[in-house]
Amino acid sequence: MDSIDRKILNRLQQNARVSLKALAKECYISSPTISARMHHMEQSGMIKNYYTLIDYKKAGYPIKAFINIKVDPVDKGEFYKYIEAVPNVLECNCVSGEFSMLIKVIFESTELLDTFINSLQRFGKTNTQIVFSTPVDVRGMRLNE
Amino acid sequence: MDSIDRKILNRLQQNARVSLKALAKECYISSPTISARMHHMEQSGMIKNYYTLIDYKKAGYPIKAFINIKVDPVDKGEFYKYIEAVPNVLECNCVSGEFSMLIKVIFESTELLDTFINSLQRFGKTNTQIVFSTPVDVRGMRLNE
DNA sequence: ATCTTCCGATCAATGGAATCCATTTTTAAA
DNA sequence: TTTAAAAATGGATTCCATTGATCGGAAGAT
Repeated sequence: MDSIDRKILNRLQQNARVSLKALAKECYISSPTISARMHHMEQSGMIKNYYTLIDYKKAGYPIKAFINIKVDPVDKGEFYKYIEAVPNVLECNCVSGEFSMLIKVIFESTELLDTFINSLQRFGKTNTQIVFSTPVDVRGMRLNE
Repeated sequence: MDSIDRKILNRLQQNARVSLKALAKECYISSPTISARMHHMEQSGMIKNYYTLIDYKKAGYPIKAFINIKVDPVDKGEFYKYIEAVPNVLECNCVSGEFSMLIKVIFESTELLDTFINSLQRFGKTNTQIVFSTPVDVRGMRLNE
């Protein structure tokens, strides 16, 4: 992880489909070197994924919410297995505080969200925050080069 | 938005750097058509961004947290302007419930997180949830083709 | 200090992929 | 059914990524 790697990562966070040639020009090194460095970072796990952010509202999923849920530590294994298999779950974190889990979900309607929340009750008490707007949408963080 | 567009979006959500040729083969249409469809979806805003998910822990930002904050509606404009300019903010949503905002952040240390939370106090009361682990990391949702 | 080895970079060439454009097909509307 | 508009195709061209050979520099051993 040197300055050039950070520069590559910054560019890729802005646009994952940028060409090797463009990266090469911006970093003042050859494109085979860019390719090799990217492979290294993929192998090492520094680069987790190249992912496309789509407009879920336009795609028919206008309801976004964060669900807090208090899961008994004993049930965590089962809970993880369940939550991982639900396609509507965009992210799930184990967090500190009164509720142990924070889940980000999208749904076609509030009714379907409600149904999902009901199905979660078997794991523990929930508290749901519906998203009204997103002033800062999913983005990366610029690393110091 | 037809079946082919959804197929393209599903593939791009899995891997944003997939080639036009590979997409063409999987969708049984020519690569110029794939290119045209992608441009349409970029123009229409259906595709928001191609973005690279990196391992922030490995990159020196091991502290991830969700900050709830109760912002007075009057101060929202100012708050949005501020929060948008903080690089450590990976996402910010306006939500229902006792706290009006939910902010996802990463930091180098708990001390720096603390400093940031202190700087937020001028906007309102906060409640922070530190992330212990992430059973489901940022991902897309498969659309029905 | 010198030699050796290894890692990483570059260059040039080749193979492959993306774009462009003319043509054809399909779709939707009159 | 006819026509206009939109979208898909195929082939040609241009552009890009990958490969393999070579060079240079840094680290370690003698």
